[in-house]
Amino acid sequence: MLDAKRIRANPEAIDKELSKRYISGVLDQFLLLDKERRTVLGRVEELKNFRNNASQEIGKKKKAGEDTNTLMEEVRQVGQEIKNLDDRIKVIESEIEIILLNIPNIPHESVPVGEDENYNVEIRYWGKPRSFDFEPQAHWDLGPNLDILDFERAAKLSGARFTVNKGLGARMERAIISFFLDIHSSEHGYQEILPPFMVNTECMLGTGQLPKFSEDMFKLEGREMYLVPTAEVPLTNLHREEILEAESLPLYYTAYTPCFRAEAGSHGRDTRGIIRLHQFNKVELVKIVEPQKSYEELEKLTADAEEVLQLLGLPYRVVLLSSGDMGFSAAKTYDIEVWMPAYNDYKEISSCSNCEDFQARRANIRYRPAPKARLQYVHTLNGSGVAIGRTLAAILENYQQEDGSVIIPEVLRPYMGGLELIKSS
RNA sequence: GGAGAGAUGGCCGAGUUGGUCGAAGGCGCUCGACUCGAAAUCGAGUAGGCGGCUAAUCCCCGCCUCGUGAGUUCGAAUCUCACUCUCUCCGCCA
Repeated sequence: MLDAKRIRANPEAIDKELSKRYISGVLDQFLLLDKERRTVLGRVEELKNFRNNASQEIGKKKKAGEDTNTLMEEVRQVGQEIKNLDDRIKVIESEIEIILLNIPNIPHESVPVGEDENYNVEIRYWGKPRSFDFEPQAHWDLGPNLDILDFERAAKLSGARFTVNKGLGARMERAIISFFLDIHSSEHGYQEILPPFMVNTECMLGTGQLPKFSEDMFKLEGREMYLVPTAEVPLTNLHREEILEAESLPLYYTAYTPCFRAEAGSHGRDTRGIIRLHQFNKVELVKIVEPQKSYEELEKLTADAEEVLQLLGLPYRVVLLSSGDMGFSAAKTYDIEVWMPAYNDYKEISSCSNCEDFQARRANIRYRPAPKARLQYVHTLNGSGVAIGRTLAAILENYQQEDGSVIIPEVLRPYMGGLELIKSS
């Protein structure tokens, strides 16, 4: 959410910033309502001031045994007018809130301006895609052939866009989760959290999934609860409506959760394999930091996510997203894309964003910079560290051998009982 | 699911015959005194939001907020209703 005062003070500048996200004219209605709100507010506050003084006067007069009927009648009438004006203000404020909740974050100055992914900027590459001296298989062939992924039975259970991991497929998924959590908690200083997988509406508003993107999520029947689309939601909302001590910052959290997404509007995309599912596993990283440090922290967070891919020996590249390709809440986003032989291309496996105070404002997460100083909104960051299913797919494809077996990356072997190879039985 | 208790400032905790209560007291924190320094002690200060004024996120003025939302009243932390959450006991369950 943007700061209403900032919009009021400089609407042209904000409008220009929003044009980088190809949005225009959303401020006009806000400015109109904002002006009316302040006018009505001024009047009603005057009346309330009168009422407060008069009520006190009545108290005194009654104590002194004087007649108060005239004054009471007068205040009663003022009370009716106050009520009318208060009702109007309430309506205006809810309209203003709807407008503000639907405006995306403003891109950071370092973000390339452009309408889609074609304007993204490649930042760096790590590792070399392997050259195969045989025709590599896609993971959606490798998995079933090795009997570690079962799409047909998953369809029987739940329909399209689900998978069943079996045997070493299940074991490796669990191994990757443990490995990532261990690295981030032991090496990178994140506190491990196991949050609820269902959250309320306030959380979804706080991180920006609602009100705009309700069709992307799974909502529980008859309840104001949602299945988490990412652990970013529970982790960032841990401190919703809180005032944090400056000394407690920065806060680093990591969590494994399944992620549930309706994938509305992505029919026909990535229909094969485990790239795009309604339910997938992910280890997430979230940081809550002081504003002046957030961009430094974004670089570190991205590096933390990159490191797990380096340890797995998976080639990747880092891409800076353009203004039009960024998510709703982000001010700046790096995507990490892992090399996938079946696509002969890099495929997103992590998205690391600085949301600045956009989410903090919605979720009301503040801190006191110094004793006696005014409260300020914190900055929040999040990034996948990284997506588990896509990591499994990348391992299968990058570590496959000509006979269809798959070498287990060395760092995962301790998590898999020392096993070195997955081969069909 | 049944019965009962409760929700107040960063924290703990008074206040429920409605009226100078945004709110005693304590802790914590900040500043000062004492001290070589520290502890202890003493003194002062210390909620948030909105609006006006303003160069200002300094002052100053006003309005709102005692779980949330309605209501009664000239006036509500205090009374009424609904809801949410927490705790205790019973039942059920992993």
